[in-house]
Amino acid sequence: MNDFTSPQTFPVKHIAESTVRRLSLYLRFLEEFEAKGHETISSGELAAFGGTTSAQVRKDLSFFGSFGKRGLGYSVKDLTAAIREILGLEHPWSVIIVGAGKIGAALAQYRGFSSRGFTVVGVYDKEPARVGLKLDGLVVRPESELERDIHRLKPQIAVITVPAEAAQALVDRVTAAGIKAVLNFAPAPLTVPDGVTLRAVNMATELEILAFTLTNGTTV
Amino acid sequence: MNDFTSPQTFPVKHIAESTVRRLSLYLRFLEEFEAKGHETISSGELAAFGGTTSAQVRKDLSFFGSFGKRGLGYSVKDLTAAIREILGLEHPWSVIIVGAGKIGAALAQYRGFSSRGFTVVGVYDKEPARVGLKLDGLVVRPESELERDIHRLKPQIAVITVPAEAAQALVDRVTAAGIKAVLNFAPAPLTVPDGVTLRAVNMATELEILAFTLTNGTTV
DNA sequence: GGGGGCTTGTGAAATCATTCACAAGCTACA
DNA sequence: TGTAGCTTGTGAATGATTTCACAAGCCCCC
Repeated sequence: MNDFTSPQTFPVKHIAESTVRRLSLYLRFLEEFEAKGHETISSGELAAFGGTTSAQVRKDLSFFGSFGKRGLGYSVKDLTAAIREILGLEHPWSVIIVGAGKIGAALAQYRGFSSRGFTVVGVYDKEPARVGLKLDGLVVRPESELERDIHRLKPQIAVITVPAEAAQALVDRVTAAGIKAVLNFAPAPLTVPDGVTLRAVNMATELEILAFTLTNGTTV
Repeated sequence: MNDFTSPQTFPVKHIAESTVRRLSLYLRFLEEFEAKGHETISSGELAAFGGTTSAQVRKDLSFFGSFGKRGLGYSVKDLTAAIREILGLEHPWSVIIVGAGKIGAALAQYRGFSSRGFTVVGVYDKEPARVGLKLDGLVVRPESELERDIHRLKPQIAVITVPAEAAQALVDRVTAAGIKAVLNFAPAPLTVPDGVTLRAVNMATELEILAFTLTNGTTV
């Protein structure tokens, strides 16, 4: 029972990361579906896109409420709104990128972020040669300004794209200054204080999982 | 019992992706450990690095054999070699990058790949303006050469970094030409023929998982 | 208004992954 | 040679996630 008349909170015990990851996927498909002008979608259709099963889709959603109509499926518009709210995308997030090397610069200019409500409010580098570079309207700023800017702009998320050996020190600085979530692209294990969320993306690991699968048959 | 005297095959039923991902991490820590001159390492030390437990480390390894000495731990050198062999890193892999935009160019120049046995043998783009660009010794080639080059150079892995709407057509082309594994950076769901492995990396999803955690408390 | 054909939402069952707990085995040293 | 102190390797237990299966509910049409 869910009438969408008021902002809801989703009283959550513990949600598996796999569920959250799939919700993010569903959201992407829903947006495509909406662009095509479809009004409703069934769990089976959503599952077909995402390579999962209709039961999985329904179970994922059931942790947060019931959003469909039996016999009919889901309103594309309403389900989109519901998932956006579940994921916390109803208000925009501010992101800083620490490290203006190849990856940092690529991310700073990546359209996929801004289109989903993540606004890059600062890009930082230690190298004087990179400070002042223009990346898509943003100017690379010196790392020494990090603390001041975090206090001023209050970004919630920091993306770390510096070399492995510099990563921990910078994470310490940005979390001390108030950053609450870190997305780490540096190939180094990082630790963060309690209350700060950390995720890591490691390109080499992704290729190594492919290598394992190629080597050991289709057994992942 | 495992004497490393002959190339082994690891007679594997089904290994969880989480296990393979951790093995890749362990490998990174082992290399650091080796660089520091340590000769042996215990499952507990390895676990401390990776934010897991000693039992998990031992269980992960136990799927492939026994590599340690009771009472002593693991020889850093031998375990490194064993994991490299498990992951299939004992011989080099050839990679092509399809799409020489920001992300593609960044990946083409990323040191982390070559240092782990992944050699980028070609970068491709459709845009005449990008064809001919030099990326770290590689010259961007026209997409029309894809099939010819795949037949000639026999790369096993393709990294897809083109816009979402172009991705499926290119995956169809490279898999038809013989590519056996695809790493997809395009924010689009792709399908591949049987026998081809597909993995996806989606930056927006990673940020959305962070947003969920920030919104819903520390419940992932 | 009633029946047929769908599709959701959800407990229960099955599968999969992690953690526990301990015997077995190694080294060091008396 | 025997004992103490570690650490591995691994079945068994626990915990988490996915799949199953079906009652409940909705729409359409007769």
